[in-house]
Amino acid sequence: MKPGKRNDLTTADRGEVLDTRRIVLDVARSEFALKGLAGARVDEIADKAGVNKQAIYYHFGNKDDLFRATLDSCYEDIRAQNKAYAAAAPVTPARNAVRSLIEHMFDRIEKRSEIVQLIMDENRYQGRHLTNTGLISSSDDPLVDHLRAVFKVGEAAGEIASGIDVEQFFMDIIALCIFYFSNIYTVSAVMDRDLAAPRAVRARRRHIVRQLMASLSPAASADVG
Amino acid sequence: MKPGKRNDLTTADRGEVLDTRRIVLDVARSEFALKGLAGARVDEIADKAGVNKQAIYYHFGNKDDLFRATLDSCYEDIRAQNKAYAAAAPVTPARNAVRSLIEHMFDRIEKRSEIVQLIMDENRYQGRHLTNTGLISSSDDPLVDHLRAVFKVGEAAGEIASGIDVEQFFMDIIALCIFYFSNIYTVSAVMDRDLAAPRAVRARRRHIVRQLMASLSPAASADVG
Amino acid sequence: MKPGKRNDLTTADRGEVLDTRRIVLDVARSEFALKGLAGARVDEIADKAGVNKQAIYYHFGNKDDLFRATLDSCYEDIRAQNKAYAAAAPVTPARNAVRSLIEHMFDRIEKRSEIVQLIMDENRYQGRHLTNTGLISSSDDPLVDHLRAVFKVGEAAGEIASGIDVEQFFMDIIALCIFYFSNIYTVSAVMDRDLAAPRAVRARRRHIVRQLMASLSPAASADVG
Amino acid sequence: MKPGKRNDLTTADRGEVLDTRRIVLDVARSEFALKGLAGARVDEIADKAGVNKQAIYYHFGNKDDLFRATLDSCYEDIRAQNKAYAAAAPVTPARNAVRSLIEHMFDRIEKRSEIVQLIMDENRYQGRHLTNTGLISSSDDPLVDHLRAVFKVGEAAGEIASGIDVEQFFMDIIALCIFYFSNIYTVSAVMDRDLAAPRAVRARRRHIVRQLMASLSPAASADVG
DNA sequence: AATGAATGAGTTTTCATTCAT
DNA sequence: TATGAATGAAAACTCATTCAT
Repeated sequence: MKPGKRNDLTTADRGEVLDTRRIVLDVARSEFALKGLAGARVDEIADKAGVNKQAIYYHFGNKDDLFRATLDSCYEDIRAQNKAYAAAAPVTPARNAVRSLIEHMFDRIEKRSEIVQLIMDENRYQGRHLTNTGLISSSDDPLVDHLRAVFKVGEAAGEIASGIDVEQFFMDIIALCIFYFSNIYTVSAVMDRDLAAPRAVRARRRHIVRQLMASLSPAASADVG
Repeated sequence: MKPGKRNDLTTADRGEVLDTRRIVLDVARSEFALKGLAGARVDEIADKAGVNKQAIYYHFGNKDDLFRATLDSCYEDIRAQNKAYAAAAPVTPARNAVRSLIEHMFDRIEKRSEIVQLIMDENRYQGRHLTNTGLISSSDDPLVDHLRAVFKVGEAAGEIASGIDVEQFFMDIIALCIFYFSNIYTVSAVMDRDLAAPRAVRARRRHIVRQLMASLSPAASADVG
Repeated sequence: MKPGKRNDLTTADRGEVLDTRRIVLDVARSEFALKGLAGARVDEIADKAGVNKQAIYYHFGNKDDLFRATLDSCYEDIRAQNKAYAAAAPVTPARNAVRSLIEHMFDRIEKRSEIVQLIMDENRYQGRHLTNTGLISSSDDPLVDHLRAVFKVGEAAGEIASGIDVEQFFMDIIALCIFYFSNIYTVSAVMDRDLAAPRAVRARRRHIVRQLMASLSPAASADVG
Repeated sequence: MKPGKRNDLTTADRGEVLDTRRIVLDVARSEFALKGLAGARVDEIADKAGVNKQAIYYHFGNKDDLFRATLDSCYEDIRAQNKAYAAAAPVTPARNAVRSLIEHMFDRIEKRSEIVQLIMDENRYQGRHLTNTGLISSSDDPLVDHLRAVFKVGEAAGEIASGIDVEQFFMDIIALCIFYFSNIYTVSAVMDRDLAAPRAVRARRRHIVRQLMASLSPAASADVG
């Protein structure tokens, strides 16, 4: 009578069930992103999803598990997008490939900042809601693999400095892109500027690309010594 | 009935009054940092501060205003630290000066991540709790000013590429340093590594310094085209 | 999540639901009448009604809305009683009809002074809790209509002075009856008599009837000039 | 160290003390009138009076005693006004004297409805805050005495029906005048008219005078039989 | 699975009153 | 007396969760 998760239904109304789960997860994602795990309300999620509150408990168990499932679905989305990008993106010319990836990440994060918010909130709980299901180890991550291939080519061609740690560089991309959007209000206030304005966003995008590309330059690398 | 702030007392018991406010703010800072505005409990803050709960309402009005005051005190701290650093740090040699600043910011954020957590949470509320009191516009910010001076010298000496936007570069520093610590749990999980381990932290610190320094190289800048 | 009112249930448990609302309203009526909106306690109402406090919030929203609903139910009762009286009362002979009405109002108010107390308290809040639902405009009021008919007959028969404003006269009845019961303690003190004593009540009733009837006399009216 | 009341000071600052008491009582009167004993706030009274909250406790003991003192001062005012009116008003011609008294009461109550509100609230507490100090027994009441004299004259002159109970008639005046102002919001709502509008007030005043005068007519009295 | 109602433990806030100087 | 600070009890309201149908 109280099933934890449920992706194995075979009954006729499976369609509806999946719909309920899906719509609740969608609403939960935006609510949790907006207000955090502590600030979001089960009542409100139920209302906005147009389902009875009890349905949430039936399908997800409790609030924490709903958060878990929501996080999971975020990671699934991320993985799917990463895979899709890696499958389509050319590896060469190397510098172009890197630049494309940076721009893609920036744009993706700008568009889907909900996911970022949600994941950032999870850090408050020290990763307690992370499941094995949703995670990909970076070794498997299609984007890191892609970048690794690109770097290999680029280093060989002398376009990219050798010795740069791919995972660290990937984190640089993520960090620079995420930070801008997740701290836009406080930084705007401190800087007394509207960082959400389209031209400010474009300027930041341009800068991040240039910054990251410059750091890959073989000449620069020698300079750092 | 409701005292705003109070830095003009001259009576003997000034110590106690300030103590109450101060200790509450200290506790509030760590509680809000740890659990967020929504997750923190006024009761718990009062308990941990060893004061009567009503004392919090007497001194700060309500939970939101307490959060406001706490944010304020964070910004004051930041300002004070920035000012102190800028006053003491040499401008030349330029590359050393930049490197020092980066390392300083990394270390500061590692040590005082509470403040960062608090400010990041405020973005959830769209800057609603920011007061004019606590803020510094970046034009006045001692660190940005310092960096500006360093860049000027560095550009003249041909050590730093010209045309780099100081504020954007400053944001790069902040972004790279903050991201690592504020997302350490989820990134650790995704990467299947313990990013909190001392050697991982050291490695990241080294990388960030190298990354940022490389991006300043005049040679690299030419490379970006 | 928050059910407004609910008079359309068809399920078997309708009884219970209505019971909860009904019993809460009953208790609320006497508590609010006794202590006023400000003085009544939600906790106490819940206790006396034998329901969980949250049930009150579930059904009524908040204390103010509970007061609103209570007021509403009072006005419904009044309307029902007015309608019942008007339906049964003969219009003629006119003076008898008026006398009956006065006595009925006096007796009703003596018996149901709760309602009066409640409505009087609402004046403190400037009618803020009045809803359209509960109200009857006096033009529709069965008692005023009845009185109008009686006056018409009475005037034609020369038993009642012509030119007397029916609504004003109706207010006279209400005022005289209500004042006695709602100010019984202070007036008793000032007069150093016990106005609540049965014989005092009877004397007042007799006086009010005589007073009002006298004022209707055609002869008296001429006297006023 | 905690004096109950205090009207026997002989120190130099007696002036100030009386001022404090006076201003607190004034503010308390309007606050209690507006919000009732339960709804008024000691904090707010202190604030509006511009005195320290503790001063209220020093001078009046507690909230209930403050209410008591406020009630007291209201009754003192009433007595003073009654005495002044009775001293100045002519007894004859009788009907004019009655009419004047009615109009005076109506106008007084319209102007000083605060006092009425306060006293009406006290009925909620069953006269528990009434002190002997503030009260006058009706036998002493200058207005009732005055009215008694007027009736005597009027009866002798055949202008006023004999056998009318003076105290009952006095209550009629009070009831009709007070009811209008103390129930103006709810009655306005029920009647769908604005009873606070100047012309409505004037109409009511005119009606009340006529109503009461008519009831005194010897001819009418015979009619009542 | 869906729904309305219920519930108990919390959570913020209020308020009269007292303390200490 | 005057004042800022403190305090504990209570009050309104919230919220995750469960019940019963």
